[in-house]
Amino acid sequence: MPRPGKSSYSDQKPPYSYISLTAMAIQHSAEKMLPLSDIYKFIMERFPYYREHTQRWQNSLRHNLSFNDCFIKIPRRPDQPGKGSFWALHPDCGDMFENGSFLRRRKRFKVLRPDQLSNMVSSVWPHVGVMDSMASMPVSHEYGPFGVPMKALCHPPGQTMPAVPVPIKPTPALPPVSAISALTVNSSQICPSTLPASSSLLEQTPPTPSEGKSALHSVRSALHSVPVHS
DNA sequence: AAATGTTTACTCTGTA
DNA sequence: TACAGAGTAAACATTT
Repeated sequence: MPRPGKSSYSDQKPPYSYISLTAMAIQHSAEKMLPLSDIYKFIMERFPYYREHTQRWQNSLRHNLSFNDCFIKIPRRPDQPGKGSFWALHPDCGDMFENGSFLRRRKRFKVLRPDQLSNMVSSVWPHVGVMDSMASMPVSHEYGPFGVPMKALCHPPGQTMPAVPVPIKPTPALPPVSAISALTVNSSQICPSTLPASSSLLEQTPPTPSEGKSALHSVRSALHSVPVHS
């Protein structure tokens, strides 16, 4: 029997659903899309809780990627060898966590037919649908993998994701609790090409809906003056 | 073979 | 109380 009230810091399950953890990882990446293995890596680096029972939670996470329409799968180009596809966020995923709780989403997405999804992806990421003819795509910092414009991969202001904790090195001695609860929102990570320098916005992990709401408000305030991308 | 992706089924919990 | 979302397990298919 586990002793009540006697849990180490790594025993504590983070107050995030798999959806928000995955969205956090994708949002934190430079190209706003990640292969499955990198999503695993992101989560394990930041949340020691997920360094154990990997088969269990990774199965759940894969289930979430396939099952939830807020994630879209972007295939690798033939000249980008590797296993699996890249995963990105549905462009409408912005205010999923509007209610301030990262454990429960506010709404589901419209279910799209395959042709609708294809149209949506090619309208948001114009180059994805024509990958076969992208061999001569000019190399530019304006573009992410597959020539997907970085601008298109950025979320408009007001569309916020959970703050991203700093990575925690897997050292034998566990870091203090403050190391993981001190969250920093780096707005340039949300949209590196256009947003201003990072600012530390959150002091604590939002463990409750009301605190989460407050944190979201802070993020929104900071992003308020950022120009809208078209 | 292992990693990745899909689907189904079930339980639990929060919300309207 | 019904419903929707989240978590988990498991079986199976596909890809590298």
